[in-house]
Amino acid sequence: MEEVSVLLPTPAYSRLTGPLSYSHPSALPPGSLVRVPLGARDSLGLVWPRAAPDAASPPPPERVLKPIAQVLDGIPPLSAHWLQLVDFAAHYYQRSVGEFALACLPPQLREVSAEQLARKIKKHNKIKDLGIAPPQTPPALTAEQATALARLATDPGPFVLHGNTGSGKTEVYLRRAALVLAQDPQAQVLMLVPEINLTPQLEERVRLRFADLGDAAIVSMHSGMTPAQRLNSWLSAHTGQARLVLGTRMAVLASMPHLRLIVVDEEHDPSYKQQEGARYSARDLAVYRGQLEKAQVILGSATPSLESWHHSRDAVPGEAAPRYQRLAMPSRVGSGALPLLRRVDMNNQPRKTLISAPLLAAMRERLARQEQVLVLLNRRGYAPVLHCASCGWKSECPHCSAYRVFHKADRTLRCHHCSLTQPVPRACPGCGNQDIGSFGHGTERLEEHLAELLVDMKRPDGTALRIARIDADSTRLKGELVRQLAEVHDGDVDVLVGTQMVAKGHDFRRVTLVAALNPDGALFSADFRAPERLFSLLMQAAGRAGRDAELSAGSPCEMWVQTFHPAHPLFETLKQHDFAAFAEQQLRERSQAGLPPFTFQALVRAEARSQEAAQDFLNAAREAGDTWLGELELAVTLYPAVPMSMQRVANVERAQMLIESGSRRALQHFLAAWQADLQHLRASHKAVLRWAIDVDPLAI
DNA sequence: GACTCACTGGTC
DNA sequence: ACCAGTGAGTCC
Repeated sequence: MEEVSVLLPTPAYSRLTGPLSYSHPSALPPGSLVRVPLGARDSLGLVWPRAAPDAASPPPPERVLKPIAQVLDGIPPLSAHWLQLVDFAAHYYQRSVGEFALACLPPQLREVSAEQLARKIKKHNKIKDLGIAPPQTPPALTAEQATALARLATDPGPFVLHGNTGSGKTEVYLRRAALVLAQDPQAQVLMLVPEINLTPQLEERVRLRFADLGDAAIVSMHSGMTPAQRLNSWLSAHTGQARLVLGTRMAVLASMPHLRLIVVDEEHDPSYKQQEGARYSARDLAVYRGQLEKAQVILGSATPSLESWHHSRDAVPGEAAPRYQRLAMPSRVGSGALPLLRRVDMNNQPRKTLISAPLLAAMRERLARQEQVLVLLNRRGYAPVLHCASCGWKSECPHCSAYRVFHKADRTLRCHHCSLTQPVPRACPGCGNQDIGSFGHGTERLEEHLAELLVDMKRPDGTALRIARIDADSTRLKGELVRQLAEVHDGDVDVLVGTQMVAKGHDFRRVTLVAALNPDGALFSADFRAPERLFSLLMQAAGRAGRDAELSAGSPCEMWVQTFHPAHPLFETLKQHDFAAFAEQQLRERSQAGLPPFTFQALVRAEARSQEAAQDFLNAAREAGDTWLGELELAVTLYPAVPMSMQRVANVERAQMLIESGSRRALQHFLAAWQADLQHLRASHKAVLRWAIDVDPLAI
């Protein structure tokens, strides 16, 4: 009988952090999938390399080992590279390896027995390609695309592909993928997009281009798929049948034994950072994985993250060489010009103006020419708060430190944090006053307001203008987003109102004017990343316009911004479409303030019934941590616990503590040592409901 | 985390 | 007598 180490989905705080030992008649290769008894039930497990005998691990327990119940031998073992990826990610993001590794496998694998799985695999292998179609002929390359591709062919990377919206980044990805796939008949390519919504259009484009590879060679991976679809995609990727894997952040952890190219499109997008459980960054893991598996990595964006931008800066003699190589594609494909930025100084507009007169006039002009207009407002619902003028009552959420939003469509008050939904009260709950007013504007109200402002305008067929709204509410039902986007594409919509969800990725060829109504919040935000996000959002939004060269030939496309700070440097650089200047200015500020990417951060968050209990736990952890720091002599700073900006959600108080260091290595070293303290303290701070570490947090 | 077991308290 | 609910402890 051999002793086998098996990882199980046991979280770090369960006191079963490492692999457990089981017996089996023969040795099993690491990466094998097994089912093993754990307590009263069976669980999926992953065979892990045996720890070296001299390691300072606890001696094997004096007990009879339970046998491995089943070996899922229909599935080839996960590769050593994949195990190393998962091991690295678990340690880096301070989770147990077992929890992280098992979470990377398709959930359905946990439920099926070896026999059920064998049947599934048989069925899966039966999928044969239904005829080979000719691949689509690629369009001619621009000079910039050709230069970028030449660099990709000769240099190792990782690359930051800085390409303006409309510069043809996707074409570069496709060409590079085609070459990589052609050079090696086994090679696999991974392409990541930030949102589920963007996978169908990428998949369509990839299927057309690679039609000769057959249907089964291309699979998607994202959380919107059914468990059965996810298992099938995973098996295709794992067995090498899938040559191209497209997906959201989770796909970076797909098993791909012959991975040769990883593309991270819109690499700056915050969605690449997982926001619960193991808070990994798919972009950062892509870079690590590329290095590990000798796969080329391309990080593409019109507005790269300041981290990636900094890592791809020009080499300075005497300094360490930059980690990434930068490729620039500043021009748009075809004759479409970059949109002009128009600023409306809201200081000169009447108070509480939602749509200023100059913007309205410009919109009407466009609409009169049957061009489309896109209006962005980053607030769902009708009004963000209801309010009673006579007693001062406001629509606070009873469970959260937030106001409930008035949704007029179904006359509800909804909390966007805990989802509490109630009918709008007929009279003020405070004083019975019948006359409740509302503050502020959401997309619903904007839609209504625009309909009033444009009521006199007609379409060529004499019918009223069509105004559509796309936000999380209007697209809740499956397929709604696709349907609504199709309406816009077909020209059935004249004015499109939406939250930032419409600014991402979708091409609106006939949109010639984009307006951001109220972007000022991000200019002076406490979040040091807010300007970066705003610049990126406005740049992307502007990129929605003017893709159609014929339309914009008449008069140039415009991006309108209503602001109380028209002279703000962010808008100045945006006007010039000068991301580099914006980035340099931001990086200078970050460097002076000692912020990322010049320092490294982690957060510990704690949740408890009372704010005091949450903070007590964190401050006790801080004290314990400070002793460690003395012993380890690490340059790491622990800041006092503070309430989170959303302090209370669903009646749970939340607090957080910032940890900072100039050295990633020191931060990692400290966090690993500190974990045990946090686990111990948890036992004596019973009021704490949950705690978690977030490494490289995006929002502080 | 998922599970069991022991213990509580409320109810018919 | 019989359960739901809950907290503590275990899982190779």
